[in-house]
Amino acid sequence: MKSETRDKYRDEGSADEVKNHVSPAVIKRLPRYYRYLRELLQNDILRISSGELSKLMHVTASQIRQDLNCFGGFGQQGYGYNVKYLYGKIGEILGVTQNFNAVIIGSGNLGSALASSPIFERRGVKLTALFDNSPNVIGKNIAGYIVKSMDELEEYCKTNTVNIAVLTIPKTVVREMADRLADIGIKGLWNFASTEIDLSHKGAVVQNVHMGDSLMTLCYELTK
Amino acid sequence: MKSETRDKYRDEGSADEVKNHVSPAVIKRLPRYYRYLRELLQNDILRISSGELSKLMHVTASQIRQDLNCFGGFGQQGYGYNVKYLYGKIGEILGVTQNFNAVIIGSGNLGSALASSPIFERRGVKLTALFDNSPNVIGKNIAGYIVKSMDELEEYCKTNTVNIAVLTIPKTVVREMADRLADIGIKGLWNFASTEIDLSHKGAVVQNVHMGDSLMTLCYELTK
DNA sequence: TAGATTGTTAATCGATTAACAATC
DNA sequence: TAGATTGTTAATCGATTAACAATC
Repeated sequence: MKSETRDKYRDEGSADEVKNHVSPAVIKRLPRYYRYLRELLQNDILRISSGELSKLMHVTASQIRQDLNCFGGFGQQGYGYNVKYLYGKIGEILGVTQNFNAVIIGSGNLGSALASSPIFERRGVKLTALFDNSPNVIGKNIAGYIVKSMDELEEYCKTNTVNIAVLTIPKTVVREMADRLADIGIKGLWNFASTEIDLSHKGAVVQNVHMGDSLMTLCYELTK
Repeated sequence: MKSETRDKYRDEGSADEVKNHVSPAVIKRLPRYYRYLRELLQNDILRISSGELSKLMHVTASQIRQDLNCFGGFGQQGYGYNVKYLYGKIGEILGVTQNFNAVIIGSGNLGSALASSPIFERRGVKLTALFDNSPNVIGKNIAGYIVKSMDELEEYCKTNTVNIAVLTIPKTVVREMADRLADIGIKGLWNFASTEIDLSHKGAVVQNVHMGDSLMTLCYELTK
């Protein structure tokens, strides 16, 4: 019964209560909310209603309220949502406050681009090292990091906490490297090669980026 | 009635008949099929059943058959699917045979990475030019292309067909550039800046890549 | 208090899966 | 012909939207 449940929440300060299981569809949308909320903050907008946000993001207000409620009552009737608070909460849910450490495996153009960008910092991830196996690249300074040899990988990971490995290496070597990294004990892989990796049997999670799929979708839309 | 419909298809050689409207969920999966089929071809596997493919891709056989049937009968009862034929057909649907031309706007690390990769060629897209507005970069040779000045953009697009512009420029200037490109008449934008672009009012389609969202999803999964 | 807007239920819509007849 | 596997329907499941009572 509804009121029963609400009362239970209220009893203990509410707002932090989270549904046992949040659907993947909702999770997938959280980073987008996070982006829009940051933009609002940057424009000094401190308060927003689901209706206003829905116009901005081109989704229904109903969906926004439904989504945010999976994690407890972030809003306030008659007022809307506090942007700063909501931004912080979504960040928490997404792990921004976890202070994860990342290393880049493969310091070519793509690896360099990522190392030079604010993409990690903005999400609470700390980039700590770059690796490569080409003698032309090892020792080079990229975005303030001295590129290490892949031979140092195991030792580095033993003496430093590494939560995430970013794979910007050719697809021909990506599976082998993924296994090596999982064996070292790295639990998160961010893979930019077009070959899909699955390491669930080794207890690691992987995000495959697949830029090519995005290009093909664009071509499909152009064809129509 | 079912048999009526089939008979109509059969009358005219079948296989090319396409449902009036194919759901976005199906379209989104096509590039993934395309990748797996290419891999199969490279391993000289010329024939596959929905059951075998389902094991490979970790989806249900039912979904595969359902998806492929949106575009007509690609398979054969008792046999399965001809990999080469299917690969070609999906490529057609996705516009690989359209010979689209692309230019890269912003020749930094990310632009260079894309220019050096087989990502365009593999999908039937021809990269024809790179642009930048930094004097340090203009005139440089990147992956065989001499980087042009952004000042030449309008003239270049007048004398050359450009279907797709790849935006690898900072987010601060991406909206302005997107408008400029749409005004030139470019109909497809592939945007790597974390700012979303919408150009539907100017009749252009956009794919926003959002690598950061992928990183956040990874962090979320690591948190659990 | 009156107005606004959330939280939450119920209804709708769409997507996935199961099952099997058609057919190669 | 017998076996295999698709094409396709119907059933299930999940996600989105609409509506409104609760409440700030």
